[in-house]
Parts: sequence; C-alpha cells; structure tokens
Amino acid sequence: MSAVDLTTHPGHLARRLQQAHHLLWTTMVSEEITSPQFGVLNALTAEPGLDQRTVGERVGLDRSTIAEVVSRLSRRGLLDKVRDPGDGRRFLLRLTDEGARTHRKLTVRTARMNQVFLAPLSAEEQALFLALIRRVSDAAEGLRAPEEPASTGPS
Amino acid sequence: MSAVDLTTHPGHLARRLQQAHHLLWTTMVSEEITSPQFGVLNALTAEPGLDQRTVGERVGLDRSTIAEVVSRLSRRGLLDKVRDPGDGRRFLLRLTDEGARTHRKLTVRTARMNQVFLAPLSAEEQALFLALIRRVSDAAEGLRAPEEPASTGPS
DNA sequence: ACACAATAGTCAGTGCACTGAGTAACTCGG
DNA sequence: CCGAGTTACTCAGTGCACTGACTATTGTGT
Repeated sequence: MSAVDLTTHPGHLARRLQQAHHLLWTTMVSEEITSPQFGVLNALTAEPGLDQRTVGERVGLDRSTIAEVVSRLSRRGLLDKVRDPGDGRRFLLRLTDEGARTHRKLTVRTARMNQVFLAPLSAEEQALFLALIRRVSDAAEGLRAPEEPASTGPS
Repeated sequence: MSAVDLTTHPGHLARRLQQAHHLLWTTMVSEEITSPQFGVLNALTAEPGLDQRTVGERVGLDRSTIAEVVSRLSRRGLLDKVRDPGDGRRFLLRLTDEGARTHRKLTVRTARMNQVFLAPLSAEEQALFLALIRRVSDAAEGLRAPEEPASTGPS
C-alpha cells in the first residue's frame, strides 16, 4: 500500500508531456529531423559559425549529446564542421544551403504544430503555461552551479 | 536570419523541464533508481501482480521500454516476473521485499524533491502548473487513437 | 476443429541524455 | 620557455523512448 499518485509528480508529467510532443512532432513536422536537431539548425541560423559547445549551450544539450546531434546533421549534409583556425580545440559550425532550406521549411511546420499542441489552452493559459515551465526549469538549472559569487567575505 | 525563439516552443521547454528534473532527481532521490523505475515500483505497490503491459500503461511506457525497465529492476532483485498460468502470453510482476522497501524509502525523498522542484511557484501556481501539463498531455495523447466509435453509420 | 485475427512480449535499429575518463590545444604564472 | 591548469572535444558505458518486424499464445467465427 501507500502508493503515490504520479499525476501530482511534475517529473512524471514532464516526461508524459515530452512523449506527447514527440508524437505530434513526428506526425506534423518531420520524421527525419528531430526537435533537438531543429534547435541546432535554428541556433546556427541565428548565429552562423558558432562553435559546437556554444551551440549546445543555446539549445540545452551537453557536450556529448551535441556531438552526436551535430554528427548526424553533418552526415546528412545539413551543416559543415571545420576546425577554428584561431583555436585548434574548437569546431565551427555553419549551415549548408540545404540546412538553411530545411530550417525554413520546418519553421512553418513547427509553428502549426505548436498551435495544435497548445490548442487545449486559452491564449492567456498558453502564455502562463510557458512562463511557469521556464520559471521551474530556470530555477532548477540555477541549483546546478553553486553560484560562488565574487566573494565579499574574508581572506 | 529568421531564426525562432525556442523559449516560446513548448517542446523545447518540456525537454528542458525534464533535464532539470533529472538533475534534481539524481542529486536528491537516487543515482541507482530512475524516475521511470520508481513509477514501476509505485504501480506494483498499488496493484501487485499486474502484467507487464498494464504496468507500462499505468506509468506511461510503451511495450519496448517497459520491457527494459522491468528487466533492470528484476536483475537488481526488486521485482519478480512469472508467467501468468492462466494466459501464457502474459508476465505477472510483483515486488520483492527489497523492492517494497526501496519504494518506501524513495517515496519520502521524491516528496521532498517535488517540493524543491516546485518551490519557485506559489501553491496556486503549482496546482495550475500540474493541471495545465495534464491537459496538454492528455489532449495530445487523445490525438493518437482516432477513436473510431462503434460506428452508427452505414455498413 | 481450423483458419484468422488480436494480444503480450522480444529483438534490432535509431536517437536523446548523462557521467566519467581520456586527449589535444590553449592560457597563464613564474 | 615550460609546467600546471583550463577548455573543447571524443569515447565508452548506461538508460529512456519510439518504430517496425517477428514469435508465441489466446480468442473468435464458421
């Protein structure tokens, strides 16, 4: 006994929400390009020539995951990856023409998909919904780095 | 140009939310047992002897994923898996003593973790937050099965 | 009883996500 | 200039998640 109601657990609901989103994405946007991959295309549309780590930061992918996503996109010819001549550690990423075209095409579809996804909510609820998720995520993200502020303390 | 603001995309935010949750879970609840695994323990606490497919349904895991999760839990001795004598296709699942103990222990910690996770929101906002996620997920889930009602139409 | 459909589960393949260990390249203090 | 630390990336290992193909069992209709 003493089982818990999972529908009051934000983690469980977050997982279900992502599953629901994945379902809509594959049917309404693309079966080839995933949502994180679109995020990378989008980041490189905004800032071409970004290095791999920074792209990961923009999209919310850690160093290992961004490497895999980038290698898939590059294998499909959607982006180019070249060593930074000024810093031999970095890889600079840039969309190919086809990458840019793919991004344009998917942008339209994602907009439609987001509308359908959020359709059960009123306009105010939609804004509130997004704001609440952002606040919770940002707060938890903040717990990761202990912040060590430029100490005004002793020594 | 014409890049999009990902912070207005519910899919992106859902993914970030789950990452944030994962971070808190591993630090505050357990590094061994994952959130989906806890879901399975919880379902079997509520309804011991459930078959594998139904457990997956309760927790929101498809047939392939529930198989993997169950095999991990069974390998660690947290549950037993036996053929249903009445239906040779089914496996019936039941927690071991250690499985039940683990569930009890983690229940306390998940409650604490959920508090921390939702701490940035007021009590009303928390309730609203959970309700909104549920509504969006349920609605998208409903789009999966086309519903084909017991047709009153022509033969 | 026998063929056909439906159901429970497995398996292979792909993709996201995190950790920890390792490598190459840069930076900074002496 | 040179050694120590930092940074960007890779690689191996684990785990969740979905699809599509396959097997075994059960259930149904005639």
